Amino acid sequence: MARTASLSGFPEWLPQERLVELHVLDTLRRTFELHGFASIETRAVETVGQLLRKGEIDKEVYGLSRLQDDDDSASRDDANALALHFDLTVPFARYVVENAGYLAFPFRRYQIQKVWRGERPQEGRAREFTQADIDVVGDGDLPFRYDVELALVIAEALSALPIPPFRLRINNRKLAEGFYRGIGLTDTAGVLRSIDKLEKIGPERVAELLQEELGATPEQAKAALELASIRTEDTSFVDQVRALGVEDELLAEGLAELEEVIAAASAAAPGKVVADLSIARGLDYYTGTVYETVLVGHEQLGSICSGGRYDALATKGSRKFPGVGLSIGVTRLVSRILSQGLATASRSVPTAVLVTLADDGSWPAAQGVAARLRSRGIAVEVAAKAEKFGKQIKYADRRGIPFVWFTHADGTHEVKDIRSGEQVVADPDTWMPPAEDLVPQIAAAPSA
RNA sequence: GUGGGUAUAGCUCAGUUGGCAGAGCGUCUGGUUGUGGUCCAGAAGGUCGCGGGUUCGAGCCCCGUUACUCACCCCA
Repeated sequence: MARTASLSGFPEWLPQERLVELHVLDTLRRTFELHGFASIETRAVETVGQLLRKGEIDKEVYGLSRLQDDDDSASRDDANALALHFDLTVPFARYVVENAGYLAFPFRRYQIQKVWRGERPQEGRAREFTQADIDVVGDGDLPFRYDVELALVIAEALSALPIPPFRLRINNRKLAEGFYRGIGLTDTAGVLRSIDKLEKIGPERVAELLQEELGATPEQAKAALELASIRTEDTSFVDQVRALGVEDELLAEGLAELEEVIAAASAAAPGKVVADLSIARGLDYYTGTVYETVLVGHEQLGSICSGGRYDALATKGSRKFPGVGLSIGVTRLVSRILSQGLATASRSVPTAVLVTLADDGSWPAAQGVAARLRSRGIAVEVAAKAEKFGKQIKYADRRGIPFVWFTHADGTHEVKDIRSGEQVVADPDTWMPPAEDLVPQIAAAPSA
């Protein structure tokens, strides 16, 4: 017996909810295109070898197999086995290498697609979800300025959405790695993983973790925490880091990079960007700038947009394609918008006008009226049966259709706004609904 | 993958010591002989997640199982 109930981690929206999601997708697409990003779509599957190339064996990747295959257990070891992509950055890197001869560099693209992760679902965490990525990839080198530009594009895109204020937190891998190396902590990934828990479990527990799991001395733990506690909206973090007295070449390089990003970004998007030296980022292909974004007041939800600089993800022989990009968690955002009622659609259907039937014989004439309205861009449906007008109006009311159209025996027309009850004479060739009723509107709730 | 909680109508949930399966909302019909929402009356809707056990008798107790959910892990 096939399962009919919803599957955990594979969200499906109702029409009214889908309209909110579509609004988010449309807004992102428009913003990305305004900044000259081209759209591409990559296939849903990659080879296992491609996906796990960076050694992320423990990633929860969904494999793909035919039910009829008899050798079903081959996938784990077979690098040519197929699997659903885990994010959009790795497939994009593969796409760039494969099509390098046809692309003009620096290549800027956006990509809005589903991705799959076999994790245990929770609020804001799905197994199938939509990401909206923008990336710029260069041939050989990529000017550092793009690290700034992408942060600004993302800030603009997020600002256009019906969501609470956000904070784009920026850090730099070189800075962190150099610092930890400078104080004698070599397991950078391990340190970052512990530091990443700072907000959740507090500095004392993190200090314990650093000492217990990574063998750090109390002094090293203290220094690591001091770095992680630095958080400024301007470039004053530079002096704070220097005051910690750690000398390292990589640290100096990362510090200079982050200073440049923050200086430019805080000038262009004041209050939305912050240097936050506790930001870690899990994915290990990032090599420089890293970004993470939280909704103010919804920090529990986790990051809703993150990314970074990756200098070595895509290579073709001796040719390198360094990139920088960010990914918006569309599904995570939409699920929060819906569960908190942050925005709602004004109706559940596109229909603006329902043309009623006075009798069943008038259906063809009603279709004619509908066609005249549609020719001017008005979404119209025609009643299927000549039920009592009360029922036909109720049909519109249940769906939020704002207008009901009547054609009288003498050939004249009237249109009724069912919210006000106001009914006026109308001409199918000239009448227009108010602009706000033409298509469903997404209204943001007043921020609490 | 690890640990906790939950599972009864479309939805939210009651269900007493183990004794006839319930409410509100929603849906449908009528009151209303062609203009909805309020109101009134009525109706439909159930394998009590699934399998087993105890018992004269199980929604309730016991065992197992699955799903959902929360936290961990990880991350958008």
